Amino acid sequence: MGEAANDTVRLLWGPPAKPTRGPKPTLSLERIAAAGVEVADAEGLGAVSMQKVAALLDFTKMSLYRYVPGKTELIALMVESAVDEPPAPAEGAHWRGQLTAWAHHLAASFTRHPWLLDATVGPRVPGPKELAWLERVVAALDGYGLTGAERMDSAVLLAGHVRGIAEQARAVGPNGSPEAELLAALGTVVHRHADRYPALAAAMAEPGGHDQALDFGLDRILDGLAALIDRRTEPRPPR
Amino acid sequence: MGEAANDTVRLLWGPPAKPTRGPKPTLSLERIAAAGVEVADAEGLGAVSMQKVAALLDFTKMSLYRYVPGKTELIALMVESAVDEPPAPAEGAHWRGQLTAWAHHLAASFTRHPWLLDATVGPRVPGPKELAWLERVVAALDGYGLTGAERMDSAVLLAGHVRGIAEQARAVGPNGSPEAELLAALGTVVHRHADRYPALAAAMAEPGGHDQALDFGLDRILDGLAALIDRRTEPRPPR
DNA sequence: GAGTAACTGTGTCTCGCGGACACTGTTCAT
DNA sequence: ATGAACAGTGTCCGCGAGACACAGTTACTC
Repeated sequence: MGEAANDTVRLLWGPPAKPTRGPKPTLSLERIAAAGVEVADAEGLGAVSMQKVAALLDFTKMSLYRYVPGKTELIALMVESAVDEPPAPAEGAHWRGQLTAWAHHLAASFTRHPWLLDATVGPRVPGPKELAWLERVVAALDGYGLTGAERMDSAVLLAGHVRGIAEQARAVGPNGSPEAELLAALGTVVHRHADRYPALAAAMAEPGGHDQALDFGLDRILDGLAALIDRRTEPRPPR
Repeated sequence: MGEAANDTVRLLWGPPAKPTRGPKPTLSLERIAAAGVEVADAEGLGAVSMQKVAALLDFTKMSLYRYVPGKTELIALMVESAVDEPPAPAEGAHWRGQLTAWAHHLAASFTRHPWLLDATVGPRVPGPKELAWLERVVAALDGYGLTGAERMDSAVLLAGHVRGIAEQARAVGPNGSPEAELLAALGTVVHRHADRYPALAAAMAEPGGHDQALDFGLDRILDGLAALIDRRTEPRPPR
């Protein structure tokens, strides 16, 4: 594992490793990552295998190992390739507007590539673009009296929320999808056990869709952050 | 998949399916799930295979299929077995205190069984205990003027936050663990590219540990919810 | 210009995985 | 007593990641 971490870091961050002798490589990390993304977009992350990715490029499975140490690193490259560039800082914009745009863009990324949710669980090394998303939150919160730890924690808070919403959106899925059936099963279960889950049954029985889940949580979080910032920037003397 | 959903629902919720003829089953869903949890606790979710679980019970792999339709269902049972009962409603306690306790208990669950993070990604059918966690949040927020959708969204918000923190905690890991090495690699990377991630580098350079990440985010969320509840329970006439 | 070291892509092999299926042995209802 | 329903086993298949040895290709060095 210790070596694997270094391998991943070198692949995502390192110098492109310029060799001179031998035949020119026909493939490239970019093409391989793109092929992996194509498979994952079409059939999900579970369908991504060395064989399938190689076949899509008209190559043998083993040739991929000339470029990528293993599947873990391939997926890391796929993530880095699929994730968008974070939205531009928007000079002069208020922190709240910046973070709102940030969250919406991130949510759109997850919608475009639902498998990102599967690929970004567990400890791993982030790529440059992924880290840039974190940077944007911390930068947007600079200068309001928050400590470094608090700014980082805010980023985790926001990212966790967007992630949760994306997961929920995936569970609902488009109408007629296999995911929609799971949701229907859940509704049936709750309704049948309404005595054990009275609050849940009541909440689900109310009309009105919850398509606003992203903005709802976002507004709560930002309200909470605003309250903290107010306290920090207008330090009333402790009574 | 449509049938698979029904299978899972029957296993998690359904009647225990009482047959009468034939030999008594030696195993039980509970024992199988417990064995799976044991493997996952020790070696992670990736190490859970039919073979390993069966071997731990001194049985053949195929005998498990007499009890469980497939690995998906096994993992669903493991989740339901590993997750704690949500904390008791605490009669008369304020919603804020209830939700705080809720979040802390949930975080403790993730700490005890880190593989729960891996097992609870993607669309799936929740078990009774898992659903009870959701019920507690919605119930705690009953009667403050929030709509059903808002109460549900609040639950997703809270769960997402706890999840994010648990994931972060796992990425840090205990000292000397393989995960800690990943974190060290991240620190090195940020420091080396401080020009591209100035805010991040500055935030990480500040002293003070961020062990308070769970409570920090929790306080922000609850502050935000409190503000909304205030607005709803003291409805100032619209100007 | 010849030799050789470095490199690319391939074919073959192993091991572990999930799961299908046929089979033996056991138990209970009739 | 008999036969249906059920429990556990053994064997088989396809697919997955990856190790390894190999042949073909290229560029540096003498």
